[in-house]
Amino acid sequence: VVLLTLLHVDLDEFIAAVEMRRRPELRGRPVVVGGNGDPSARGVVATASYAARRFGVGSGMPLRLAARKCPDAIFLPMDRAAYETASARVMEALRTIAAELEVAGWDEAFLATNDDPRAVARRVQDVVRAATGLECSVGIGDNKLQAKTASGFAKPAGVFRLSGSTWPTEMGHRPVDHLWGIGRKRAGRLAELGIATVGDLAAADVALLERAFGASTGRWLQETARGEDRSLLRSHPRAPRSRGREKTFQKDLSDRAVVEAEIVQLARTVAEDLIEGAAKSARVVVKVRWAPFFTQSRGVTLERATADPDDLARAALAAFAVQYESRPIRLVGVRCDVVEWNR
DNA sequence: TCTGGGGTCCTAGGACCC
DNA sequence: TCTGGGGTCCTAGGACCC
Repeated sequence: VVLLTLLHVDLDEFIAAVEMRRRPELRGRPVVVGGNGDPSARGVVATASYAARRFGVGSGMPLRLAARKCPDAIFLPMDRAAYETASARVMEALRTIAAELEVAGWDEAFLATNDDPRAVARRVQDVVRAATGLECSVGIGDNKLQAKTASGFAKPAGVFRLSGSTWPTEMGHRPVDHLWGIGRKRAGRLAELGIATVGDLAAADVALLERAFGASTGRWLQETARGEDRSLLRSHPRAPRSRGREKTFQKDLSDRAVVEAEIVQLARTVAEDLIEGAAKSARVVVKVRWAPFFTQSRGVTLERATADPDDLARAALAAFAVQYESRPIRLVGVRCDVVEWNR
């Protein structure tokens, strides 16, 4: 029996690091990347450099708020192409160490090893640094959950190991929202049940959790709190389940025709994405976010799967029409379920 | 809240069927 | 009309992640 150990590789301040790599004069300075780079526009922080984080700036924060917390920060627009290129180089470097690699985002990957995991982790850091000039942190665990959690403790540029035996001491006293998959809402509901820490959740009555969260999620919450995770490394990229585009307007729109023109544009772009992947869709869902911030969605099901831009645009307009009201609109989105995916 | 854009998975409730 | 019970499918929305 070969017992594999899992490693989770997480690039440090990835997007900000890519920007600082091409503009070395920004090193050590507060750098905030997000939106179109205008801190007075609608948008949120994608990544803040460590220097910016010391001012309380973090991912997901509105750019306007980030600018207030750190007026001297350098604000930069998102440059997806640059991050995709850098990410591809990182993954390529990781594949020289482990053929079986699960890419979990631009800046994350899981790999398995039966060698000494700490030695492999150091090698990962050396290889990534040599290939890209970027730093990463590596978490080691008996499963993906433990490895992923451990990489958070490894930052910056470190290595940290969790196991079934150290999990309770390392995690038991922490608030439940430190667990992967528990955000503000679930933490709030758990608090109502008197469950505040990971240890509380690990020891909770599972029937109570199942009643409050549903059978599947309830059980999963408890397993997660106990550091248990049977999910496998997924080294083959999965075909996308859906493709979509959405757009937040810099100013709320009240003119129906203008909104419809935006929807047609989004639907046509989604159609291009589908065609590029040799995919088709038979369901088109239009999301509308009404001012100030109420989100709604309605879909239409097509008789046949298609990637035809005109058909998808027409379907999107129909899905918009059934929910249209004469009120200001902040965002519209078009998403297509993928029913076929060739190649 | 000043709250992006790309996704995934899960749940609740209604429709429908036997 | 005083209106069963269980299964499945579909849709909308919730919650979360990077």
